[in-house]
Amino acid sequence: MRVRDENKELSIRERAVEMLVAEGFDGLSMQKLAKVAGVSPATIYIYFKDRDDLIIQLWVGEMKRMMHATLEGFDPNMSFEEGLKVQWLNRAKFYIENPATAHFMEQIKYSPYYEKCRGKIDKKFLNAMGEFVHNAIKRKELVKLPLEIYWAIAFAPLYQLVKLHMSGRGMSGLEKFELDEKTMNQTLKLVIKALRP
Amino acid sequence: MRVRDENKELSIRERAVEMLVAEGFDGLSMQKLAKVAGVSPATIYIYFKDRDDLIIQLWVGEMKRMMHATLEGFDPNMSFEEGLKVQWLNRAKFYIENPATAHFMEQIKYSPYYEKCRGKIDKKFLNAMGEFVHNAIKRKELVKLPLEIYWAIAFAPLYQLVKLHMSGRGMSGLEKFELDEKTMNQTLKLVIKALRP
DNA sequence: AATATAAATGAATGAACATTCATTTATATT
DNA sequence: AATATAAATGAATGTTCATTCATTTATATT
Repeated sequence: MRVRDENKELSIRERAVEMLVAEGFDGLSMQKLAKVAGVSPATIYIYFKDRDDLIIQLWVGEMKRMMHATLEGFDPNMSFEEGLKVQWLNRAKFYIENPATAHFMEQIKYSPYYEKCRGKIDKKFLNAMGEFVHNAIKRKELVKLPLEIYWAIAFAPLYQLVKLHMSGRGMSGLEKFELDEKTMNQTLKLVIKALRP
Repeated sequence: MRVRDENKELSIRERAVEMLVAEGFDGLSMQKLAKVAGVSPATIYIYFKDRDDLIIQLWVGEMKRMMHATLEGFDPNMSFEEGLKVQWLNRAKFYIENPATAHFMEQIKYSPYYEKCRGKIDKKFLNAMGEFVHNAIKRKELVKLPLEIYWAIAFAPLYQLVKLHMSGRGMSGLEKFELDEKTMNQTLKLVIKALRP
């Protein structure tokens, strides 16, 4: 039997993310995608059931990449300050090196597709996170609070800065803005200050 | 001459936001919108130039509403703690009372439409914000930092909590989550702790 | 009451859409 | 070398899309 050309699926996935970021959900058409990916429209349906499935599988793949990157060198038993720093820097690095992926994942979050994606978040990741927070509270390195508040304070500011970094402009939309190491460390310090007992 | 029926434009706007939130950008069609708004497709083109213009004008209108709500009772000369609290609570209240608007505004932020919207943010609003931060730093009530970091720490966590509140579920996607007054005050306290010198 | 004007319409138009299908092609197995 | 099998395709299908247009309707002005 003829064998699958794995470059084809990869090409479809990469171009689809690019197209979604550049043109939005209403700009992603199967025929245009086929053309830029260098395949026949029908070929897309060999790898994905339909347009919805394509978008969801895209998210699953990119999410896996991001979690892998985030947990590099991380251990739930690390001290709070160390563990938070590792995750912060990993995540920031990944987002900055993969701006299209970063944008795509945020795009999905506020779309009706998210309901179909959220159930597929790797439980291992959530467990590692829960354990880390639990440990830190037990050791009195972290003020006692619900996982949601922890998450909101610890990572939401990072997303916000990455968003500004990607747009390349600051608050007023006029000056330039770049998320450099200094800005990152300055923010991380404030976040740790907020969360330490 | 015949006179415009202002209920028609309002109905179009309201239904369009609802439809965008429920079905996403690729779910908003002019013909479906006309049907649920109770007008002819051609009528939409009396009030809006085309589909793009409709979406942008929608954002302009909702943004105006949100800024008005956010600045209620606010004065740039307030003490930092007081001013931040007023804005936090106003914004949280508005988002919770207008979940569709809140969702729509985030949806736009990660879409190609945002580039066409961002230039239309009211300068008065940005100026009031800049002045408030400037005053607070001068009075030594706020640690000295760029407007971007201030914004990221001060408001990004709120957005994150509102997002969870709107989805009705917590981090793991299983338990319920509600952004109640206690949660809000607890978070606001931590934010102020991070930002005070 | 007559007129002028812009609002409002339903039907029509052509383009773009997602998806399918009959056919061809490449390769792993025999 | 022959066969079986799934990958890959281009063209075709029927649907839905944004937008326009000729016509009708309501009202402010005369």
